[in-house]
Amino acid sequence: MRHRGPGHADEHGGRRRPDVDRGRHPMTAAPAAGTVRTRFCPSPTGMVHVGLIRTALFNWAHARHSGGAFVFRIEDTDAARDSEASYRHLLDSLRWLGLDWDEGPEVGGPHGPYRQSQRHDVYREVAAKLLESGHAYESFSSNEEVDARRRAAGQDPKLGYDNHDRFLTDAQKAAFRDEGRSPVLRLRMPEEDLAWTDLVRGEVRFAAGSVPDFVLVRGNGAPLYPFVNPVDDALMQITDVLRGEDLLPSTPRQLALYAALTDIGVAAGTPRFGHLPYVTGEGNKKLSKRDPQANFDVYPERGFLPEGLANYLSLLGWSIADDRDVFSMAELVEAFDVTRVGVNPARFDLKKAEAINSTHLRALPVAEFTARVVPFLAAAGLVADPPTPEQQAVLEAIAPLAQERMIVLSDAVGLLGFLFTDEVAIDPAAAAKQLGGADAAEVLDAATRSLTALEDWTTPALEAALKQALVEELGRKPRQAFGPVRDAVSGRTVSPPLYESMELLGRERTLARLAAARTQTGT
RNA sequence: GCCCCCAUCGUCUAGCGGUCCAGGACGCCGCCCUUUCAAGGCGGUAGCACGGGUUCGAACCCCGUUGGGGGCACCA
Repeated sequence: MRHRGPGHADEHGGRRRPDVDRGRHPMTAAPAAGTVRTRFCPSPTGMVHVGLIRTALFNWAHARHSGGAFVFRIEDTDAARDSEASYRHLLDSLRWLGLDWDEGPEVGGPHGPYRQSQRHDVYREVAAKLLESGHAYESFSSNEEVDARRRAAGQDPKLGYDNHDRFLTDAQKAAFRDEGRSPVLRLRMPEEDLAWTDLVRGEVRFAAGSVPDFVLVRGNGAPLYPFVNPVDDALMQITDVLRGEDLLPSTPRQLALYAALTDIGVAAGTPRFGHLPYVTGEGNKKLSKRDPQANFDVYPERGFLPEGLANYLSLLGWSIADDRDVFSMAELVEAFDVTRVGVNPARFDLKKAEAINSTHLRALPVAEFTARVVPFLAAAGLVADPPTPEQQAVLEAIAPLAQERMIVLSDAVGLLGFLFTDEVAIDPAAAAKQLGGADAAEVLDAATRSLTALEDWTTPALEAALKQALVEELGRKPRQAFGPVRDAVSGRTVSPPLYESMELLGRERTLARLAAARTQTGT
């Protein structure tokens, strides 16, 4: 079947670039620049899911790549579950990731309001037109009655509504009303196959008759998601709908609704659809709400970089090149092509997300890195925000050395904390590993003697003195020599380079820590 | 039960009928660098689910099997 509309591929010759045919589904290649309109339309309920943000990211990238518009709409039709906090949180999350919208909450636009809770008049009006034109009809059957009819016909009640009320007479309707029943509004589904060329999957087809007439408006007058979502998309002139694979089975209904909306002049045509693969967790199950990795909040909180997380998220179902997977937001926009999004589910791999993030972290200019780390150190009570001049000096000195051994910004708390507080608790595992035996006591004693006598408290001098005392005189291997000292000074087995750290820390504090660690050794 | 989607290293992927005894990345393992941990460099490990076609030729096209996932509300 044909779908006409602002976005139909046939109108655009099926090629984005005349010289290169790169798309997986060239028949659905994007139209000319400036005409694409995508949208992101979450419900403000509960936590923000990483899969949801990935959907937002792809819609955004597609719009930006095409020079089109990205529309943000809030689907808050479920008053019982929606919350203002969740709404705010959604906006914050998108902004944190670096996604901006051309139309939507706090931005406005010509097709507002952009919150469905403020659009009830629109839905009422469209529903009335649908009823009047005969595309929709009033249905009085209760679920129990539908089930009973299915069973009586020897059918599985799972088949759902049986289109029983399609041709009720006015008298019949009046009789139901006299019983006190209020009808739901159902869309009359067409008697033909419903198919479309999916932007990511190619042609998808549902056989005629496999989808029953569905409910548009509840008996109490409340419009439902399968109705309001396409109505708003039509009114907001959305051309490209990128959404989760879970919504794929509902597409035939939307196609039928679009045909009706187009017929009554509400829609200008049917948008293109692209169904994005799931983001899965352990065991290939859709990443569930209970999975800690599914909660988007944990990434900003742990100190992922927005550009690092966005980079990783866009790798879930898409790739920029066969030999590269680290790129900037600008490069994502430049290269993103929906038709090259993969079809199979992608497992969220925290290790890889961290690896990608750490690459971005190391690529940061030092001043930028320092600025981004401060809020994490401040939240841990290690520095003031803004830092005092002394703190700032230490930070700037240590930043280049810390930067290359961190994965997320919050790592700075553990890695650099020892420079900003004297309440350094030695990590128990580190203590067990490095301070366990008599060897450690000897090493610490030798280090203490050597450093107490040291006149020039600088990195080169510290290095020379410690090597002399521990490696030369004590005959320790470097690993055994410096392990306990590092642990004493920083409280950890991994720290910024030792001599530089000691220089920054100063003689007194360094010696105090060696002494404190000495009491924890075996002898 | 019905409908739909999917199937390349452990994981994310490249692959669009010959250039693939399948390339990259993460992970893992080893070596090098560093008389310090980490980082970095170098190398290694491991995969086209199975069976039939089509074709001179198939990871790639078709059919089937198996396996995985999702959807079937007066929720969104």
